[in-house]
Parts: sequence; C-alpha cells; structure tokens
Amino acid sequence: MDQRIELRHLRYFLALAEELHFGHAAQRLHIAQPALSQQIRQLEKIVGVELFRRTSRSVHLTEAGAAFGPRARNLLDRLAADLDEAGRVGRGEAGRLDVAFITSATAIVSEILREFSRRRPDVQVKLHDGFTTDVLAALKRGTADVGIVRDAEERDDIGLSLLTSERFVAVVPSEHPAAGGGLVEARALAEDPLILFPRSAGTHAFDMNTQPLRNAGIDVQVAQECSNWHTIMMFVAAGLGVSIAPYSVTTLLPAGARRVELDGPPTVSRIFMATRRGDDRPLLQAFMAASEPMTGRDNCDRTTTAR
Amino acid sequence: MDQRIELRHLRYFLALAEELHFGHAAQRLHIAQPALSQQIRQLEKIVGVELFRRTSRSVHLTEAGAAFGPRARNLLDRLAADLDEAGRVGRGEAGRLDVAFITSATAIVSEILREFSRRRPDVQVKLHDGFTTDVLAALKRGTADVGIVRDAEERDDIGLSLLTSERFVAVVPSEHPAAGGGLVEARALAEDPLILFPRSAGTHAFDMNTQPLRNAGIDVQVAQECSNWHTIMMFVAAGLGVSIAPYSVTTLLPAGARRVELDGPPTVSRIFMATRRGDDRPLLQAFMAASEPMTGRDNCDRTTTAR
DNA sequence: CTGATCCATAACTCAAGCTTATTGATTGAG
DNA sequence: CTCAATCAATAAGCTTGAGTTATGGATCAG
Repeated sequence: MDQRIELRHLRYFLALAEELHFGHAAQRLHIAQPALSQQIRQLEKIVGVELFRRTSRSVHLTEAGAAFGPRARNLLDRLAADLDEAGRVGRGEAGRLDVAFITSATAIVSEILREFSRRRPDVQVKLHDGFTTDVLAALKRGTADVGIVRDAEERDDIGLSLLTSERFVAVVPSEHPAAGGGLVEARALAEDPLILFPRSAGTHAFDMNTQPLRNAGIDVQVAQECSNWHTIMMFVAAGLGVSIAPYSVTTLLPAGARRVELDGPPTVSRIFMATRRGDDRPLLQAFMAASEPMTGRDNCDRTTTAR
Repeated sequence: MDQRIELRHLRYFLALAEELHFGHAAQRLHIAQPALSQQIRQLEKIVGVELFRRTSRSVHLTEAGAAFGPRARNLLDRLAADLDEAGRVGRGEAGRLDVAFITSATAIVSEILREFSRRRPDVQVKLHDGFTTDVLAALKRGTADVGIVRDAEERDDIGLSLLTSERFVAVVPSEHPAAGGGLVEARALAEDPLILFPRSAGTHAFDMNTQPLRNAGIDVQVAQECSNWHTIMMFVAAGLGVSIAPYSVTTLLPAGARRVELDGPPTVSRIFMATRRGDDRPLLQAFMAASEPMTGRDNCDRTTTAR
C-alpha cells in the first residue's frame, strides 16, 4: 500500500484513542466528524489492520490499536524533541564544539570552559590538546572549531583574537647561583644547558620564547627538547639545565626548581583564540563571548601573578 | 508557529540531505524542483533555523541540519517498524498472550507452548498458574486470554474444548499393603487418610477426582488438604496417607510413594482449553491451532503411559 | 561575453482533505 | 411499542495547499 502515511494520521489516531468518540475527538482536533472517520479509515488501510472496533454505539481499541498507541505517542514526542534540538543547534544553544588548545594554556582554557558550559549547558565540548602547529592544523582541516594558541602569527585563513598576555620568566634548579631571588640577567644563564620545546611545535612561539636570551646576545642552543612544559620543569628540577617559560606554566613547580624574574624590559607571550575566517556560527560566537571576561587581562607586570 | 509539520517534510529533507541537489532530490521524489524548495523552506520555518545553506551554486547542510538528519532518518525507520508491528499484532503474529493454567497440567501446557512459540516467535506468552477456579476467574476478568483447566463445566460465558483425558490412579506409601503391584480396589483404601486438594479449588474437578472412592461406596473425607500435587505426593511418600490423582501428575513420584492402578471401569480426568465466548482474535485461534496436535490424545487405557 | 547550471519566485492547477447534509443503526425514555 | 436522541458512515460539494510550468537571477566555465 502507499507509503503516504502522514503525521496527521498519528495525531488523529491518538485523539480518537484517548476520546474513544469520533465526535469529541473531531471537536478536539477542530475538524468535523466525517473527516476524522475518513482519516482513521485511511490509516487502517495503510497499516492493514483494524485499529478501532466500532459498534454504532461505541468505539474501542483493538489489540493492534492498543499496541500502536504508545508507539505513536512516543514518535510524536520524539519528533517534537528532535525539532527542538535542531532549533537549539541552529541557534548555537546545543551541539558540539571541538576546541583545540596548547597544553600550556590549560589554565585559561579551563576558565573559559567553566563559563561557557555555564552559559551553554547543552553543548558538548570536545577537547584536543597539542602544539600550536597541531592546533592550527586541526582548525584548518575542520577537526576543531576553535583553537587556543600561543604566539601565533596572523594568517589569511585563520583569524586571531588576543585572550591574555604574560611575561616570560626563567626557571632554574634551586642550587643554581641565580636561584637566590631578585632579578637575574639573561646573560647569567648563557652557560647553562637550555631545556625547551622543539622549534617545530611552533616556530613563532619558539622565537618569542627564546627572545630574552637572544636579546642578551646569547646564541640559542636547545640542549634538551621536550614536548610539554611539565616534563621540562621536572628536568630543570633534576638539575639538567634551565628554561625560559611563560609565567603561567611556572605557577606549580616541582621541588628543586625555582622561578626567577628576568631583568630588563619584559618580553611577553600572548595567548590567542584562533578561528577560521568566515566561520560565524552562533556556537562560535557564544564561545568567544564566554571568553570575553578573561580577555585583555595583562599579566606582564612583574608584581602581578597569573592565575 | 504552526505545528503542521508532516512526514512529507522529513522525507523531502532526507532526500535533499543525501543528494545535496534540489533538482536531483526532486527527481528522486517524483516531484518538481520548486515544490521541493517550497517544502524545505516550510520545514525550516517550522524548525526555526536554516537546515541547508544554499549558494546559487551548491547546497550543504548546516550544523542544525546535520544534527537533524540522523534523527529524522531514525524517526521514519521507527515509524515503519511500528506500523509493521501493529500489523503483525493485528494479524496475531505478534503481541502478548496471557495463559492461565492449573499446575497439574504443566506437562501439556509446556508441550503446547513449545509448538506455539515455534509458530509465533514474536508473541510474548505470559504464564499464570493456579487452581481451576483461579484460572476461570482470570479468564472472566480478562487477566488471561486462554485457560487450561481440569474437569471444568461448560458455562455460558466460557467455552471449553477438550485437550486430553487421562485415568485416575491411586498413590500410596510404598509400605502400604496395596503397593505390591497389580490392580487395587478402591475399597482397599477406605481406612487410609486421604490427602487431596481443597474442594474450593475446583468443585467439579474435586468431585471427578474422588469419584473412584464414591463409586466404591466410601464416604469421602479429606484428612489433609494440600494446594499442589507435588506436595501431596511428598505427604504420601512420608506415609501420611493415600491419594487419588490424574495419571500425569504421578509420572515423577518421590521415593516412598507408589502409583497403583485402580480396578474397575476407569474414571477419567479431562483437561480443557477454556476461552471467553466470542473472543475470536487471531492470536487465540493461533494458540488453539498450535494445541491441535496434542488434542484428543487419550491416556485412559491402563497400558498407555501419559507423558 | 555567452551558455550552462542551479535555486528562488510567481502564477496557476488540481488532488485530497474538509465541510455540510443525510442515512442507518442502536439505545433509552415514555 | 413508539419516539427521540446518539453516533458513526456515506454522499456530494467546497477549499486549501501541494504540486506544476514558466521565468528570473546568480555563479561559473570557456
């Protein structure tokens, strides 16, 4: 038989199943009684079995009708929910957002996420961490919708907006001569082996990170490459060398490592939110709006403490 | 907004979501392209968000559309399944059947059920056991659709059809004088305490069951009432008395109890299938048909063995 | 620039869902 | 028993809206 079943049939069926009276059900549906009779008959023809048994005095459900009732109800309910869900996704109130970020920005990312998930509780956020290059690649290939990167350069396919900036500091073993306290000149670290992330993880970020050394006329040679800041700090604590790091990654140092402020004009690391240009989906805008309260915060001054 | 969404919208949406081309999708739907454009636009108005983004050169899904797609697909699939299910219920190929039966008929009930569930694998059978009176009450009140009873009487609201019949035998403790073997006259049990089910469990069945004793002129006095045959057999085995039972409940006797054939013309217990008169649902007919191979089997002859 | 492709818009057609009017069957009251 | 009331089915005509054809505007290839 024709696949021409329509939701109308289900709505009418349910009304009649509840009222068990053609006249009343039709009234509730704001149609005349014969129209209801016709549609119900049509539905029964589509299903292939009687759904109601009518005597000219009463109407009641057959077994097939009784079995179909809850299913039809369920179907309409689910459809309503699905329509609502689609609407929410369209308005950016629900859905899924893939956020790629560099591990060293965990602090601000978690701060943004807390605010965002408060505002958009129905959005599922998927997190991906990696190097700046990975983050930008994921963004470009569409694996991520938004990226959090450090010291990236503007590109024509990816737009950046500044989230926060912070000064670079030195990290040395506690037995290091410079560990005593007070400012240290970058030059004082010239003889120490340098522990840092590989330049390939983000060339511009690498150059920013090593700028304090280069400013002091030091020829930058990384003695030990390491893929994440936590491990770098462990190596410093073990006495294997020194490092230069953005302030925020030094807030929790292992025993044996000391943070030392650098003398001279502070060099600054900047954390950006990166998005594909032209991507103006409501969900993205909501994410950017949620990060608003955290932006522009300046942790460059040596008297301030990054959170 | 009007809740006048119809399945048509979903079907059109899915076609377009797959083709991503108005012309092709319309062709597949056997309608003209503008009709599709109109209906999609209508759907988007109902949902409240864009589901497709059209450039005049290409069509692709928005996030909302991508979220809605699988749900719509799922919905249509489920509807098809539900319609099919309702049809199967209507034709008696699926659904639920409540079978009430007396515990002493477990053997034949399980035999019927095996055949029935082979024929109607999608029918869920719910079993209820009890006394004959309980079974008939459940049938009358609608809790059960079919009943298996022993020695019931025809009534105007409930119809019976004979399933099988079997002879009554005596059960005695193994140290009883009559336990030796061969036939025993009912009179020989006159002095022994009688263990039997309460008469209220089924007056006619009780009368049938005690007929061999009454035929022998014995004044029937139940010394020990017991609600199920298995327990009765245990009491006999324990030497507390004797019993008269339909053959089939004596096929598995506890140690200490012996079955003894009764002399004289065999009195017979009959097992019936009971249904409400006028109830001619396909499911019931299927159940009766499934019991067909077992009906009419006659286990009255003393040389045959009931299973 | 020209032609081809593709979606949107406009105006019109017609199927089908809905309406009113009526019939036939059943039930309850007098 | 008769009569009125109730209720679903049927009949016939109307109206809505889904679908049609024709056309326009935008984009892209050559």
